[in-house]
Amino acid sequence: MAEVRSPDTRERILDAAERLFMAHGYEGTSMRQITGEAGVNLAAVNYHLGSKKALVQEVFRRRLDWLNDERMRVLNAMEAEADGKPLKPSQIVDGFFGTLLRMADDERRGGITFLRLLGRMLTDPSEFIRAFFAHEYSEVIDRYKEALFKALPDVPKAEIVWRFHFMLGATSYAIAGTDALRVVTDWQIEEADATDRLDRLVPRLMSFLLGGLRAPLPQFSDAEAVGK
Amino acid sequence: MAEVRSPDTRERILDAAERLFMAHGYEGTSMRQITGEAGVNLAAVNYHLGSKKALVQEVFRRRLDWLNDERMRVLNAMEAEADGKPLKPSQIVDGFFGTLLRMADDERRGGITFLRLLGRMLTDPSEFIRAFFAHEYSEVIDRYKEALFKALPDVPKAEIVWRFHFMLGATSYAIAGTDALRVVTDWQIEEADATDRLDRLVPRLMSFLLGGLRAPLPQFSDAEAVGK
DNA sequence: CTATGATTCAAACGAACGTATGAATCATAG
DNA sequence: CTATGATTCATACGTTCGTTTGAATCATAG
Repeated sequence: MAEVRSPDTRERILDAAERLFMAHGYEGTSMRQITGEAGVNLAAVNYHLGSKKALVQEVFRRRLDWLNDERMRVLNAMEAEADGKPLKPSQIVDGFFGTLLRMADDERRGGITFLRLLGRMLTDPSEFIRAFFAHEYSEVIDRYKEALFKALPDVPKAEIVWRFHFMLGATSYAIAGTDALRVVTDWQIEEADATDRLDRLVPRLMSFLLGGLRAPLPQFSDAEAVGK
Repeated sequence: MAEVRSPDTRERILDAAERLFMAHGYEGTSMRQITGEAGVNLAAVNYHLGSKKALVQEVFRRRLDWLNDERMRVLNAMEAEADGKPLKPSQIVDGFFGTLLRMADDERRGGITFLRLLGRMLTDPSEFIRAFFAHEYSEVIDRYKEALFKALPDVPKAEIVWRFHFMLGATSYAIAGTDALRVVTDWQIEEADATDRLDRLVPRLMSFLLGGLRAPLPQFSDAEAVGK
């Protein structure tokens, strides 16, 4: 007795919203654009999702639920295998960022479109969006931070937390794929198509992240030091 | 004969816009919020700046002009000093990112507010904003890329370009200062106030960037390789 | 003081926004 | 076939948006 919940319309709305939020941001995308692109009636969003806020949250939830579960699964598997011994930093970084980046090839999980959306929205100014991410991510982040603490016992925890932050920034910006600064331009980069460039992005980014994570500790110029 | 161009109102508008764009983004900030915070009439923005688009561009231009000039000046000075020899990567990174980060302490240049605004807007979805950055930055970026090519002759140029991209992302995210993922939370980070945290952020970020820039080259698993 | 151009102001413009309504249409159970 | 609830639809509501207008006010030059 009516438990079906019309799969088609709701899904078409979420797909269109995913594309448009990626291209124009939350505030920059109107309900009329979304329903227009989805080929459904304007009122369908409020009927199926409730509101624009609920819509954008659902756009993320249907992808992030899987991502966070997968990250947890991978970390648990690695830790079970290690049997109490610390993991290698490269394993941890791959478990967190590699799992994310491999979503690019998985069209069922949103593919590159969702990755770019996520990269851009992580710095979105809307208060409730940032609050949503903080809630949705906190458990996984804490687990991975703990793993890094164990893997790098000689590095101060504060330092690891900051480097995690930096890694997130580099990754977020890379997957946002904004050519804002045309950093990656007509320089004779040999790669041809975007797919190929993406294949090579992952090992490139991983090398960079690990290099940053394992960099020598910074020297602070304060406290009992000379100047200032 | 009228060359004064009322310094006060125009500047008050730009200051208020800088704060509000930082807090709520371009699309999320209305002209009425801006003129309200600035304490000027609604029509003043269109009178002094022309339009909302022209306003946001001027908000950036009055800061970025100085930043880019300063980056050029620093690079030229270092290269003159080096007298034809390649610069050290740490010098180049400091010239580009250090010069940016030191703006945080310079209230005349917008201080931390402008830095956070810049960090967030670099991934802003609005097309014309990204185009504006691409135009405003390209010359400086090219000069610094060339310096890195010379400083790291054994690293493929494509690799350096990507790592520049990654460094930009880490920096942009760090200065955006979004606690989106609460990565930097109540973990007993010893620092007290935000100013102190910012002082220590610079050497921390620099270490991370240099570690990433100098990381071992990635291994690609394609071409004449085994799988896939 | 008067004249002139720069600036400020209150008010309004049309357009677009997110959301709500109630009738029409559809699918299915009995 | 009929009845019932789910879904779609055209339309409209009340706000807010960026921008424009023309008169009022200000500062300064002659």
